[in-house]
Amino acid sequence: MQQRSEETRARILESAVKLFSDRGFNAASVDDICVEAGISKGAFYHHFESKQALFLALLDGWLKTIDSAIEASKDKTAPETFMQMTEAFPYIFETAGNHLPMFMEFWLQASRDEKIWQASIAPYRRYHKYFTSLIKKGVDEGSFVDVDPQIASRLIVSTAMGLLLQSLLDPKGAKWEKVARESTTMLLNSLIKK
Amino acid sequence: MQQRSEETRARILESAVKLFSDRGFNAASVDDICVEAGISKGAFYHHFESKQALFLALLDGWLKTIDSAIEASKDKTAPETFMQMTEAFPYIFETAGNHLPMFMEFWLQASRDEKIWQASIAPYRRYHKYFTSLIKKGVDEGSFVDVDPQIASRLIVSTAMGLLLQSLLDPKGAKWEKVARESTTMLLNSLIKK
DNA sequence: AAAAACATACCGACCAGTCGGTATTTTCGA
DNA sequence: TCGAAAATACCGACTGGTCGGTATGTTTTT
Repeated sequence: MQQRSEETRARILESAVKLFSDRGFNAASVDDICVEAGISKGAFYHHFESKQALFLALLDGWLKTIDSAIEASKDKTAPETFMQMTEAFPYIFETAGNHLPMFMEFWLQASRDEKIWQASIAPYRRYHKYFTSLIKKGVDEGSFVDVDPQIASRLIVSTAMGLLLQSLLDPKGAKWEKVARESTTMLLNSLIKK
Repeated sequence: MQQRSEETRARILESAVKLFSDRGFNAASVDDICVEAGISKGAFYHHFESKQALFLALLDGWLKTIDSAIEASKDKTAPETFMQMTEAFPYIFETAGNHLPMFMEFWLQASRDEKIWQASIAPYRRYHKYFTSLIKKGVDEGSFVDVDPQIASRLIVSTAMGLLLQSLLDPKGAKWEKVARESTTMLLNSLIKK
């Protein structure tokens, strides 16, 4: 059976998330990850070609959760989807909040590492397209005012990312969950046709 | 005279910006910086206590330029200031664009490194206060609609940061300068009282 | 017995920071 | 104003340690 093998792999992934989040990609050594996972270096390199490959595996898993979230909100209307996203904010700020530094690492690595960039840019563009079409649908349905969907999409994604960034720098500087919710409301108010 | 000394220091700073931007804080070694600056390691450690100290010096310089920019727009009205910021976007995306990865590094380091966090959090909060008061002024003057200045401030800063982040990941994915300008316009339109 | 999973010792590269010494600039007394 | 001492700026070899990755051997599963 490969049960033990899968468990080991899962433990490596889990430990990597924890250590990358806490210390960053560079500062978290392979040895650290092995100790945290309670396995040997041999086991690590049996499961992953390199440290970067582990990174990519993590990225892959993350992108898949986003995909399934999008899939889940497939046949709702545009305003409905946005509302749903607003309601998801507490969850995002609680859980993803701890992993934020790691996502930042992803971002940085992607901007400098060709392979990682290749792996992330396609999903990123796909999400942008999805968002854009969502807004376009809203405009066509008449529930949104007449905005450029491309621009509005960037604007909304920017807001989400910027809020997360700010919350990363100054977690206790504001009630971020509340700020996020009200910001979304403000944005929606300027989008929704009265 | 300390002319030579100052020149050396300036060259170190300059080289550090270049290398930190290109490769990141960790990947850019002190040796690399010394070679780039055309000086020896001894000279480096004569001018800076540590690599981190150099990082802080860079941060300091950056914050000072922001301060002077704020100072310059002291006695303008709120909408005027925002318009001015919009006009500054091309410049920001052109020049700061190359240094963006480094600013990300600042951010990440700040979230993990107590000293760097201490150095950045005060200015960050100061800027937030400035922004908030600027919006409050606009509301009181009657040129802005009645929004929570705190929230609006976070929202605007988020947008700027998020756009920069997106442009970092996918520089050729959009005409970012245009997106930035139109996003600002959209935000302003929802802020300005008609 | 064969193959997959895991362990351990080890390697070479790299890196932040040090240290003893040298070159250049500044200070100051004669 | 000149020259020597003091201070500052700079040099580059070296150190102690870390890290990603490998080689080789052992255990566990099939």
